[in-house]
Amino acid sequence: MADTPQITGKREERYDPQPIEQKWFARFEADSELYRAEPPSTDKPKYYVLEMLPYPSGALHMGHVRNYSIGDALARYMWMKGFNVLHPMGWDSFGLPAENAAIKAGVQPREWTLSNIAHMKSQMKRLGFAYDWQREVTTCLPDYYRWNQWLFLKLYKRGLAYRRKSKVNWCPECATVLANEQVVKGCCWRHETTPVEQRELEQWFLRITDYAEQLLRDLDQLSGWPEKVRIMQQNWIGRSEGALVDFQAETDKISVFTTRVDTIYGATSIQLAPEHPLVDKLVADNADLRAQIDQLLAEQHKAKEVGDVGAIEKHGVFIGRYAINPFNQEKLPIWVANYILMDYGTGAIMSVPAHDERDYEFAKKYGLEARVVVLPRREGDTDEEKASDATIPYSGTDSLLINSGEFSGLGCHEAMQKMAAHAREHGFGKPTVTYRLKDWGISRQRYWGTPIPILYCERCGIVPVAEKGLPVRLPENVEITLTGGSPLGRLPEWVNTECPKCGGRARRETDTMDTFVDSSWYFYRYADARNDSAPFDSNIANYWFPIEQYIGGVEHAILHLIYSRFWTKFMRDMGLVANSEPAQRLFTQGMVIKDGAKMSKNLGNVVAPDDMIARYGADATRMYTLFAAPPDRDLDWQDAGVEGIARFLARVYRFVAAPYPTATDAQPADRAVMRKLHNTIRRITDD
RNA sequence: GCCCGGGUGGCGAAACUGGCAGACGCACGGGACUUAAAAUCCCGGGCCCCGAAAGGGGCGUGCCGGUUCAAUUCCGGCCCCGGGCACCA
Repeated sequence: MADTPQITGKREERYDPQPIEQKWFARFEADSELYRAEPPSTDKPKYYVLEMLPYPSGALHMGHVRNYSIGDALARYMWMKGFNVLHPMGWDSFGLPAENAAIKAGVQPREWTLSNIAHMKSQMKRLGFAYDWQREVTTCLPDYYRWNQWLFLKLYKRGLAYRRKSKVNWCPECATVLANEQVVKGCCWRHETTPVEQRELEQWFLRITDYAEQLLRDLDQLSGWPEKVRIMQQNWIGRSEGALVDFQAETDKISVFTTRVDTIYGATSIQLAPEHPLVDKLVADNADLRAQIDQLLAEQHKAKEVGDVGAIEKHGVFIGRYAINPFNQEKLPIWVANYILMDYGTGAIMSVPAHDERDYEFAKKYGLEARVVVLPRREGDTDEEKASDATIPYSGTDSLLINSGEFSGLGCHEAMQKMAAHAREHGFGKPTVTYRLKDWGISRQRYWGTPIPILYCERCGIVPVAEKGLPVRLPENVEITLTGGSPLGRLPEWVNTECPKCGGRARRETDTMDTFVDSSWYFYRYADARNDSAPFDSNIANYWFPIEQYIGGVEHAILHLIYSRFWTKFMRDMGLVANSEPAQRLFTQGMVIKDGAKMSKNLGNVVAPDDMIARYGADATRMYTLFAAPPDRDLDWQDAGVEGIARFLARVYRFVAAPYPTATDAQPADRAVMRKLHNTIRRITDD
């Protein structure tokens, strides 16, 4: 370190972050232009850096500080590199906690939310984050949610929004619907001894499954996303290739989905989900069977509520009916079983005990035959040898078929293709693809959300609100209670309206939208946030998109990041944007951990940013969150670490700021300082 | 059960393409300055053994094995921690 300059500061200056930070805070406040993104006409290359917007829960936590410090460092760096940087911030401000606060503290959700926003915004400013506040987006305000409604109408028009009956969690005590997160061990989170019921309600859905294939395929383009996230999405979409095969049950057809049509000669029964639509008909004349099936259904629901579907003990009943295997005309008994899911495939399976572990377990219990039709392919074995030590259940596919009529002797993969084709030729099936991804149910029987802009007319049925009727405003000063269903439903003056088509009596939809709708496209609004004639101008959006760098927690890897990818593709298809993916690069930062656990109020291991700022200053707090661990890994919080960073900053201050109070003072500085400076710039740039 | 991460000093960690393991920082210890303390500056350090010292030797990146002149890095098998999905037919 021969060239390390001596510290030449003569003044006994102590580094006191408070006045320094106050000075800059005042400067930012006084100059609203400071961090404004320039309009698309600029010559500079553009750079859109985005951090996931927070829910205004009341105060920032260290996870926020970490997330926004990463984004802020990047944004400032790109500014200094001469880019036209867009670095906005907003509030994901609809949602349940506001209603809970209303019930608990008697505050209106709107007031509660807006005052939280004000506080958190002031915290962000105190932390010195460089946001373009001119573009602030607050999702709970009509100037934003009207475009939720507008986009919903577009979805509806394109057939991507539809209504159907669906199961919801219903607490009979609260007389309201619960979100999945509010169901604790099968009971209401408020009424811990009241079992949650499954009720069928008419719900709005978005046809995200229409985009399943694209959402899956385009993951390949997202090379700037963590592989972990891409894999999680891939699993979530859950593409399975297989075949549909129809089994004739007297006058009814039972359609079965299988990924192993090559094992169909080994099928020894048909299994239906308890909720399968044919079940009612097939057991209509048998009250005893009906009761047993209801029992199976109850077991299934219970398991689902407890969240331990995998551990349920397999039960089933033979319903005294048979279906014909179209490949060999064999008569197979029809069972109803508690492990068959209605919401995957067709809700019906062919049971092949010799080649499926679950089927084997079930068959063993009820004495059903396990017939071997696939043999492992092994070098040098004779068929007899293979057959003799075939261990069942065997589910490998590097194998040969036996006892399978004309398909015997084929390899599994070849057999799958030939047999699916055979089924299609003879009209009793076809090759098919199934996804685990389901359509997105967006109805919430809640007050604090975007009203769904739909009317129900006594004569015309479902009538969308006309665009000029937007926004459908959320009424204010509504009494929020637990009982009596959706608060909106109790406002006759709001609910009752006129049908725009026929002028007759109509009722408003009283459900509101899932808040994930709000966050599916908010980042487009930033591009043109004050537009009051469209959600945004397409030309402006096309300049700013795709986002160069998106930063947020990995907990959003699936829901938010799939919904927003879907939403982008929908907007592309309606000509609103040109890009197919919202964000080129995604960075998922690690959690902030303290004493081995995620910081949470319950555990009492929360470190409040305000305390850290008061003690060490915003710079030390921010720098610590950046420095204490690699940004994509969990950060183990240690107060001593912040102290160390504060000392480091004090050293920098003495070294630079005290000897050279202004930039021009640095000019005559000895060569060693400049040398070191440029070395450092080079190294940091390379890193 | 399946799929991802991760496991290196007291701690957070680094090591980019197989080439001096532990950069940088925290904490700690010793020293300087000081009436004193704080602050600051300098020095030290993986573990074990030999040596008064200078110095020398051995071991060491979760565990077991392999490839290689050389392995934190590559290969095979296993253990532990974190996360995601889960009767998905």
